[in-house]
Formats: sequence, structure tokens, C-alpha cells
Amino acid sequence: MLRTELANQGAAPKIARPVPLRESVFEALLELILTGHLKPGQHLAESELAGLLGVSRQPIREALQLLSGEGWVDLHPGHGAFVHAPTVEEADQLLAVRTLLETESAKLAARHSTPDGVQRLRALCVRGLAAVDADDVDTSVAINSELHAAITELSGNKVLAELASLVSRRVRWYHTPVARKRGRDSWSEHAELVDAIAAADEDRAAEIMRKHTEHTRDSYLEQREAEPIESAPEPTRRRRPRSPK
Amino acid sequence: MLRTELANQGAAPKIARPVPLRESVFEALLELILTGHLKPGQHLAESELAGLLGVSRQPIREALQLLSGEGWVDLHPGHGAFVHAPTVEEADQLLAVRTLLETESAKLAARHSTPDGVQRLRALCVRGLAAVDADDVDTSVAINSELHAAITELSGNKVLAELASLVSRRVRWYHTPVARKRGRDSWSEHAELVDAIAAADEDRAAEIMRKHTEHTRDSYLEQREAEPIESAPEPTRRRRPRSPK
DNA sequence: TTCTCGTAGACCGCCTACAGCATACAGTTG
DNA sequence: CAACTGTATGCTGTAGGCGGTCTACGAGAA
Repeated sequence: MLRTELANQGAAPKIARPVPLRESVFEALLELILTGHLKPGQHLAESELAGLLGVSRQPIREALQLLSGEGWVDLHPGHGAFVHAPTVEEADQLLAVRTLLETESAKLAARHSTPDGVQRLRALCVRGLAAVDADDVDTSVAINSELHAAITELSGNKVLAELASLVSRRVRWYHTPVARKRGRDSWSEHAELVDAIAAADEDRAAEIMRKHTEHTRDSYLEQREAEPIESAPEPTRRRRPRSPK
Repeated sequence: MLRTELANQGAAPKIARPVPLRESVFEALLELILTGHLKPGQHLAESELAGLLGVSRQPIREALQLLSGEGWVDLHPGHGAFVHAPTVEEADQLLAVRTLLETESAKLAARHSTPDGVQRLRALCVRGLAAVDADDVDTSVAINSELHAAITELSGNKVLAELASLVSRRVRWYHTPVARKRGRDSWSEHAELVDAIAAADEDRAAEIMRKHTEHTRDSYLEQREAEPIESAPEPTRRRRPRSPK
């Protein structure tokens, strides 16, 4: 994983707005966190990451700040960065907030629904079902995210869409394996949801979305004990300060 | 405004965890933005700010990243940082999201209300009313924020509280002068709200909060034309790239 | 006059270097 | 054997500097 490799991720040899290194680093580190190569609670030494990615500490620092802003890592001044270690309590709260934001989005999407927008949603539903039929879990999860993002965008409230997107990304960290369990159910709920949006039935859309996200939550809670998130062992080189408060 | 001045803002001569310069810079820049010394749309040259605050460019860069994460400035790769220029559309959306988050917080706060927590809220109401009686608008606004923060914390959902806090801070940028208009009304609504929370009446608390935030919104909308936010004139040294997508 | 092109200046993104603090460990003392 | 202290090492936070790019501006051509 060399520097050139990182910098050229944009494909085009010359881009009008060159993608700053920090964004490539951001993506790379997030990938490492989501795939579990960097475990929750683990201390992230800047020099180490710099060596690993073949860049200097500077872009690493900036990427860590960005990651901190989205809640992926915790920054403890003077102690460095640590991969955020989600607690079960926090996961519950995130899921609750997600339900709140997505429900409102669905309501607004129904209020402002357009034939064009509905058609986009239906297309995503088709692709999602196809992925489930093909047992392609990863694609199914990806399209699921796309669908939810499309609904929040259809709501017309960009601020709401941004927050929902943020929270959803965090949630996905916890419950990706859930999709394996309830793939088909999830997509039939999606179809109903889109129908409600197409009919501009705000209350029904909101209600379906609320139930939908709560189903997802329940599935997550069920299998939480089955496959708990693995954390880094406590003495991970550098300890985080007690009661950071 | 020298470096020593910035670094020693923590008051105590020796702090266990030395506050990194970037956080002091963050506060300083945010203050400059909120007070209008840095106008919306204005280009923020790193060297200039570094000279102004008496630090090197590094902490400035990191502070700008943090500010970007909270939506106060926009970072355009290769073009630098610009003070975020809020549109009326965005303000409306922020206010709508605030209503959503605060309403849910009030509902949860009523559900989880404790005598101890309610007492804290009442104390804040008393102080707030006192500030209004003394015509101390700044203090009134500050305590208003404290009260809302206390309610979101009482909800027991930290994720929700954090988001609500973030959105509220953004909102306050737009409507601080609103408080001047409807100070007393606002605090009588607060009192009702706390009563509902004390009575553990979820629906009533939610409804009061919804109306309360919408009143605030209406007041803001009314005086928006009266005192529009002043922006920096277009040619502010460096232009931001056209249509960043 | 208006458009194009070339040049100069300014600024950003990144790298390297250094000072200071935090942690770990070994030696010492009770 | 346990607790404490001094020292060494690693890491963070900040400074300063370099190369490349973008903007602004003036000269020349249509």
C-alpha cells in the first residue's frame, strides 16, 4: 500500500480538484476499522499508520480528526487516537436515533414525493431483491443503504439527510451480519414503504419506516450475544486516560 | 491576542491534561465567526490566522478541520477554508431538525424524569427568568441553551443529546437576536415544559417542546428580513471553486 | 475595446525536525 | 515482597520549510 496507490485512487490521471491525501487516508483507515483490522479500543500511533500507508504523519493526523468528527475514533489530547469502542448502550441509542431520523425522512419523502423520485426508489428495490435472490449479502446491504439514502434525500431536508446518513453509517458497523438473517423480509418492507411514499401517505410511510427500523434493531439485539464485537485486549501499548469525562 | 493568552485560557496554571492549542484556536475562531468578525463566505487564509493568533499554521489547520466537522466552515481542497454561508433554505431545515430532536428529547426526558433532574431544570428556569427581568439578554440566551442541554441529557440518550447540541449551536448563530423579542414568553413556555416533564407526561412534554421550538422558528423567520446575516463581499481575495458539485 | 496569454505573487498541502510529556521499566528503599 | 523513584524510550503537539497549484494582473493581438 504505497503512497502512489493511495493518491491515484481517483482513477483519472489528472483531476481538476486533486483529492487531498487526507481523504484517501480517511477512506483507508475507515476501511481498516470496518473490516476489523483495527480493533475497537486499539491505540492508533501516528507514526505507525504513517509507515503503513507510506505518507507522513501530517495527513494521518488530519484524517484522524475527520474520523473523530464522525465518531469512528476518539481523540484523547496528549494520548493520541483510539478506535472508538462502542458500548451496547451506545448501540441502542444510535439505533433509536436512527429510527427517529429515518421515520421523519420517510414522512417528508411521502409529503414531497415525485414520480421521478419514486421511480428511482422502485429501481433500487428491484436491484435489492435481485441481490437477495442471488444470495449476494454485500450487495444487498449496499443497496439497502442506497435506498435509505435516496429516501432521506427525497425528503428535501439536506440537514436531516446528512445526519441520517451519518448515523446509518455508524449503525451499519454493528449490524452488517443482521442482513443475512432477514434479507427477504427487509425488502418486502421496503416495497411497502415505497408504495406508501408513492401514495403520498405520510403517516403510513412513517409508520412502516418506524417498524422497519425497529425490526432491524430487534434482529441486531438478538444476534448481539451470538457474535459480539471483538475488541482489542486492554493493554494495547498505550492506555487511554481514566475517566476522560 | 498572543499565544500565551490562548494557551492559558484554562485558568489553572498547570492542568493535568494540557489543552492542545488546536482547541484554543477552535474556540477563538468560533468566537470570531459568531461575533461576525469573520463574515460568511470569507476566505480564511491559514497564514493570516496564524499570524493573528500567534501560532503556526499547523494548529490553525487542525482547528479549521474541527470547525468544518461541525459545519462552521467549508473546506475546498486546494482552495482553502471559507466561513460557511448559511442559506435561508438551510436555516429552515436546521430549525426543522432541531424541532425533531428536541421534541424527542423532551418526550424521553419526561419518560425518564427524576426528582433530582427536575430540580436542576427548575433552578435553570429561575435563573433564566431572573436574567430576563434584569434585561440581560446574553445570560438569558446562555441559560436557555443550558436548559435545553439539560433536557436532552435527562433524556438518557447521549447520542441524541450530542446531535441536538450540535444542531442547537448552529441554530443559535442565526437567531440570537430573536431572544430579545420573546424573552418572557419563551421562559413561561419553559416552565410549562418542566412541569410536564416533572409529571412524566410524555405527550404533553413533547407537544410543548414542539410548539416552543416552532415559536422560536417563527420569530426567527419574522425578523430575518429585518436583520439579514451580513456576508462578505464576493471578491474576498480568493474565490471558492464554482459549483463544487 | 475585448480577448488571450504569460508572468508574478500568494497560498495550500505535505514533509521534516524538534521540544515536551506520558508511559514503562529497572533499581532502590522500607 | 511491596511500594516508590529515577531514567530511558516512544509518542504527541507544534514549528518551519519546500514544492506545486491557483489566482490576479498586465501586455500583446484580434
